[in-house]
Amino acid sequence: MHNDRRYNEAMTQIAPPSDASADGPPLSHQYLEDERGYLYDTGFREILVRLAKADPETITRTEAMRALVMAGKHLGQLLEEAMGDIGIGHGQFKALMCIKNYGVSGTQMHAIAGYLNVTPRNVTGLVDGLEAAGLVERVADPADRRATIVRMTPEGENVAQRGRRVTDTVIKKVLGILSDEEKLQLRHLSLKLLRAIDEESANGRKTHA
Amino acid sequence: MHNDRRYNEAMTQIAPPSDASADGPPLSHQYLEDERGYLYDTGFREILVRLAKADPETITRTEAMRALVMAGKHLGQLLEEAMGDIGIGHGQFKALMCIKNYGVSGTQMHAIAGYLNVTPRNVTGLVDGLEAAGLVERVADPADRRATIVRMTPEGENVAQRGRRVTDTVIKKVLGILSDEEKLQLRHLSLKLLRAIDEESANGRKTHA
DNA sequence: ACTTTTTAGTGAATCTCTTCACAATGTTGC
DNA sequence: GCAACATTGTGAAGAGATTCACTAAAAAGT
Repeated sequence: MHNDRRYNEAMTQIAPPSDASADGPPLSHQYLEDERGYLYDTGFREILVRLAKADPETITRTEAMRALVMAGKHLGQLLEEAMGDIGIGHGQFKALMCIKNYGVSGTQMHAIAGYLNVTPRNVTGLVDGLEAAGLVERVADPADRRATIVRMTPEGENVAQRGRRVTDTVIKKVLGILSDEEKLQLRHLSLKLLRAIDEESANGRKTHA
Repeated sequence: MHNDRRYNEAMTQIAPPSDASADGPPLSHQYLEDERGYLYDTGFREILVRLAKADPETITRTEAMRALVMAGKHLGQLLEEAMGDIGIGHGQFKALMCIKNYGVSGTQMHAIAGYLNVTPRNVTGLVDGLEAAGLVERVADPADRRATIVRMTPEGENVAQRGRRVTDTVIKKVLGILSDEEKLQLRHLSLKLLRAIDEESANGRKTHA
């Protein structure tokens, strides 16, 4: 099969059978193109093929998964790092943008948790930080005495805008290497997956309980 | 279908009412298709368009970024959760597979850190856990008295195999909704981005120091 | 050979986010 | 009206990863 060819190409390129017979070669993350021009990670394929003895289909989906998770992680780190100048974390920035959406009337904490897909407890911490920095304020909800309304302050507006600028700079620099069509594809595929993950996750929780 | 109206509005008229402090609608994560059939997130676009008053290009790249990061995060959580049955974390599993690659002679800790793209300190913790569970063992490196060699135990082999099975089950279920071509595209785009991120990250660190 | 610099691993502290437990309040069903 | 249940927010504890500081040892420079 042609898949074997791709595999063998990879193997011959990265695995000079120099040292240690049963032991694998040092792992690295070199990105090569397969015969169709798609990038793949040599080190990860090494593991999949030689250790896991994965079949081509498993290889493809595992590599796709791995690439996605890695890219997401690194991009997240980059964004976090970029927020360093502003003085709040990326999570707090996202919360801030979410709160900003609700304008002067603010919103309840759990709405933020729902939108950000984080636990309510996390929002407590996020808002703690934002409030301490004077970017948002907590007010009692007159309609529900359990609830707390969170609302932006003018200083919060200010920081939100600065946050947008720095994140946009980073995103522009990184995502700029993709064509418009590629960006749309990436968004599409990621969301398609996200939808499937959420369903799978919900099912798993349902069968578990 | 005709929820495209909202999208078109967004793209053509960038700033509808000029005050961002007006209250927005509740945010949710509904996934609709644009006129080209690409999924997008209604709640996130709402924020981009109404609050950030982003232009179409900014919208596209920010949405792509956001979708990627979210998908990566959720997929990571799913994998983490799946490892629950095995008794080790997903990070530990990855370390285990990495260690497995080096066979009977094992490898130094920092090699694991390099491959996993985590800090050396993190590997210490990972290996602590794996060692406590009897899946790997630390031995002194005869060639370098600073270094520690980590090597799999038979029990580690066992757990690694079980780990592969459960992760593969999850990945298969989730990634299975994508066609083969889509998986390759996703891998390609993610890796392309990853490469750019690493460069960007390296540059930032260089100019910072 | 001796000083300087780099590298390997880890303790301590920190950060983000999670789960669990809980009190206060709202909602539902009888 | 009231008991049972669900929801809102938070304290406490913890998992995973990070940075910083430090020791021991190797490499490099002189």
